[in-house]
Amino acid sequence: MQKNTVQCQFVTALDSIVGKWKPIILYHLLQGEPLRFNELRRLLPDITQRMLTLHLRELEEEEIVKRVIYPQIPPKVEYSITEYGKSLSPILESLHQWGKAHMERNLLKQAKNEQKETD
Amino acid sequence: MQKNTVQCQFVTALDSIVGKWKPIILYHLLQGEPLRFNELRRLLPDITQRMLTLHLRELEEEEIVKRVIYPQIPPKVEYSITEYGKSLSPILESLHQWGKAHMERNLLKQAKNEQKETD
DNA sequence: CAGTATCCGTCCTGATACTG
DNA sequence: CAGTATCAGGACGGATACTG
Repeated sequence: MQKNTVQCQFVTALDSIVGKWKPIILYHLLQGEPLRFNELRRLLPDITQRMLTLHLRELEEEEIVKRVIYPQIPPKVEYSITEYGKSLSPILESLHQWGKAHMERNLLKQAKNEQKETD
Repeated sequence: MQKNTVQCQFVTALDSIVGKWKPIILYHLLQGEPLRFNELRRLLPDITQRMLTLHLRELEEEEIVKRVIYPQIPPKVEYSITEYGKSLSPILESLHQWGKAHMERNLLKQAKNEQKETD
């Protein structure tokens, strides 16, 4: 196998997952319930409307999330994870677990350093 | 658990993995053999010296990669994965697998589209 | 409610040149 | 061999204002 191919596989996968907000968007959608635009916004308090829109469009493009528009006034749009998107679940789960452990590790290290300083 | 905490866990994990080249660097180092700077460069034909250095430094900072300097002329530096870094292996492996499948999927879709155009 | 449009800053990356 | 220094370009994210 070529190195470039290997690289592409990673890049391809990462492109689908990264972006400052994608993992958390996916995390919430992977809970199972479809979510409306503003529900997602509430779940991600710091995201801007623009970023939420952009990331959702990208995820939709890749068929990882499904966008359903209910033609009514006021408008209602629901986002949900696709079957295909669910295949990302193990990765997100690994990331989540690893990130958790990594954070705790870092906190411990920090604590040690601060202790040293007071010694 | 707070949403921010969840987000941080993802961000923390992603920070360690992303960067255009980190996954492939880690992929090669996870093969087990320590690699010298220029060996890595050969394995990643398109990376610039600068980027390789920067990413290696970040990985070293996070104790994912170990850097060993042999004080000799000409200089020799070897990079290897740490025990801690090995804990990233499942994530990288999932990413790799998923990316592979995702690429094949995309290629299939493209093929279909091109067929449509010639119809 | 669920978006667009516009503008702007910064961070990341790359190219190139130089060095112990 | 294994880097560092410097500069430049572009993608990315964010703030704000507007809309069907």
